[in-house]
Amino acid sequence: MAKDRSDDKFNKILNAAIHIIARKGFHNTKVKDIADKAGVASGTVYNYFSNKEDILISIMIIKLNEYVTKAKNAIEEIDDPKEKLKILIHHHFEAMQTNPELALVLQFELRQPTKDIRDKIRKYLREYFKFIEEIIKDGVEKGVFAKDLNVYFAREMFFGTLDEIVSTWVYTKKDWLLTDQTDTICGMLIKAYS
Amino acid sequence: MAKDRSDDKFNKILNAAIHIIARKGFHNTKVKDIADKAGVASGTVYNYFSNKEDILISIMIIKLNEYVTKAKNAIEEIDDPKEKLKILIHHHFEAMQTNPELALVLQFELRQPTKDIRDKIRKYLREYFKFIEEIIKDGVEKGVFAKDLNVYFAREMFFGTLDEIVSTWVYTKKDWLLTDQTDTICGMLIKAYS
Amino acid sequence: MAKDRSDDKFNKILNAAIHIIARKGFHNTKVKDIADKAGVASGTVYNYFSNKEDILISIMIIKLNEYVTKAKNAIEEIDDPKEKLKILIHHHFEAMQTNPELALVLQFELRQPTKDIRDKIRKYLREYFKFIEEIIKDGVEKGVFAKDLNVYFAREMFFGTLDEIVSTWVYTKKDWLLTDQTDTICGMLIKAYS
Amino acid sequence: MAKDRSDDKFNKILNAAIHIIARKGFHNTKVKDIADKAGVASGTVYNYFSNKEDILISIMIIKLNEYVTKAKNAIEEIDDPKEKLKILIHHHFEAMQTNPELALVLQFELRQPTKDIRDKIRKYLREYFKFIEEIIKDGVEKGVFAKDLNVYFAREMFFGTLDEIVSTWVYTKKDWLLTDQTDTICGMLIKAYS
DNA sequence: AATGAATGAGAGTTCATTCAT
DNA sequence: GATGAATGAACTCTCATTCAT
Repeated sequence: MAKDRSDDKFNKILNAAIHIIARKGFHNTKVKDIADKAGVASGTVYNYFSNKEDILISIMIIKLNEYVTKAKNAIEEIDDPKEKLKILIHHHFEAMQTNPELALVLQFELRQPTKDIRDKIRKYLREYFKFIEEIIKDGVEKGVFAKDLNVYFAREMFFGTLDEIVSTWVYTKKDWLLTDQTDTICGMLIKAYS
Repeated sequence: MAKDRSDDKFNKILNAAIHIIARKGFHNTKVKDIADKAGVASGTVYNYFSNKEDILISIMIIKLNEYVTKAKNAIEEIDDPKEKLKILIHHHFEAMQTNPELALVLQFELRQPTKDIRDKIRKYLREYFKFIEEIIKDGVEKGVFAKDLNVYFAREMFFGTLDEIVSTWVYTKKDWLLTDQTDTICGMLIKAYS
Repeated sequence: MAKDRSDDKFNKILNAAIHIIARKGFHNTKVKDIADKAGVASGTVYNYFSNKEDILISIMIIKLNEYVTKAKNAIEEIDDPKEKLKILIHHHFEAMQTNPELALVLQFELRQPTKDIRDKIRKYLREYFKFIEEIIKDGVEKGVFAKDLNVYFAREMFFGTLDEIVSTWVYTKKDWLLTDQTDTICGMLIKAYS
Repeated sequence: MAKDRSDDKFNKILNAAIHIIARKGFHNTKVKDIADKAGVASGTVYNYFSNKEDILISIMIIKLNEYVTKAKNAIEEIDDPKEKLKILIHHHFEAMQTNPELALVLQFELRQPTKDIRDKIRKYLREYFKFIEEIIKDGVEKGVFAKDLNVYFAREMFFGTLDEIVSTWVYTKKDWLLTDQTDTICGMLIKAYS
């Protein structure tokens, strides 16, 4: 991981990487491309990231972390599990919609590489998964969702559905807004859980 | 694509590729590895596939096609849309469960590569998507599913959910059977569509 | 080590390497330089040698082996230990004199690199050392050399002296012949051993 | 060469370099390694040495100079050429024995590098060579050594023998003392010269 | 059709050196 | 003098692909 993030250059390189990787794909992105876009020498990249893969992983870790933190804050004071789900979906969609380049990297480029990368990424996703599961569990306990709802599969449905929708959206560069569909998707999920 | 499939070598190479790619990942798989496993010279691979990527795409096309054909046959004479969904889920799970190596390649290796590959693969997936959508549409028309159900998103939920479940299953090498969950998953989906 | 020496290309590359390394030094020699001189593509070098270092080590192993074999043959039928020494010195000098480029590589480039290389080379030199020691020991046993002669140090003196002379000769590109000094050097050594 | 030796840092860096280079070899030694060991910033190294090679050369020059000065002093008041040789051998062995790290650098690392380095080092070695030759010449003139002794080759034998012995000793990390062999070696050399 | 030796383009990474502070 | 972040040139090795046999 990055040696030092306090430095502005870390973020310059990270954002340059998102931009380039979104356009060219990870395997077609040269470290020099990223360095050029970030306005640094290619050697400088290695002062902040240990190698090319580390850049990709860092994007995931940092952006996912930012997102999960925001989502948690937004839900903190909500009580109704259905409302929580809705807000979570909204945030998920909005985060992707606001930064389609990041979305593209997260939805496609991060799915690929080596098993090594996949493992590291899964580790960070698990955090998000746990968060979703807690909301669903809360709903079950509060009697809002079916008593016999399988929380594990409910979460897989939640994430799988959102992920597929975002993937297609990013892939086809749809001109509609993800966030406009929050209610539709939320409605289907809640019915599934009831 | 392959020049000639009548030859047995085509399938030998294809299956060798699935085996090796599942173990090493596409980017770590050398054409020579596949050739060795298939018992042919590496040059011979190029008599059947135009390049390394073509092998990957061929896996998708051929296996997906095999699968969709089988699934269509299985559903042909069923009338009840709910039953159709259930059979489809069962087939999806069973196909993956029966050949976990293929599943691994389809779920992970095929998600990655270049945009080029992604485009070609999407094209073939669309066939499967259309098939799912037809079943759902049929259900709506027959009044089994909600009149105002958004078929597009319903299909995304269907595929997204199954895909996520299979991915996690493959990834974590779970010791339970996917097919044992057919009813659970089918139940949630049908509720979502109602 | 080389995969296959039966091929003519192995020797082409080996000799090209001696030529280039003698002129530029190992660290300034690029694999492509060697490949170009040998008239092959740079990738071809790696069909015969596992890496750049392997070329250097192979030079040592093959040439030293050639030399030791020749020297052993030349001495085989000689009885007089003094005469043996003389012939050995003559052969050592002649081998170096005949191929000054090889001499340069052996005397300088092979002394340097990593400890790893040094270890491998020592291993092969030991064969030569043993050979020298046997001759000296034979002389002691035959009463030609001093009864209390320390064979180990006598051998070090033998090799050290020849090595230093050849090194300086190669280094200064002297215009005299090493072989003209065989008698002088042999005389000093025999006196030392008496 | 060094800009300024009055500073203690010069020696700190020099000794750190001997330590690191002895362990890792010149080519595997990073300037930063040396700087770290010396407790300075890597940029500071360049206030005392013009570049990495200069450190290596400086080790040679300074340590060889120290050695030659000491050896000259020790011999100054001796008259007997044989005794002089003995003392010289003793000093040579002792110097190496006392600082095996330095010995390792002098015996191996300094043999390698570029021709450029080799040239500079030879220049400083020549001083030592001249010194040895003078002793031998003195012996010839005093009738202690053979009238027709070739001083040049006698010196090569002297240095070559000592050098080989030290090299093997350093290389094999022998547990015996070099200085214990002074008489043995001196005896052989004197016989050779007689 | 089959072979496999030969090809050579291609890029990640290191690290000696610089220089603004 | 001291620092250490930034620089960017340099190079080995891999491996998909070709093609003469």
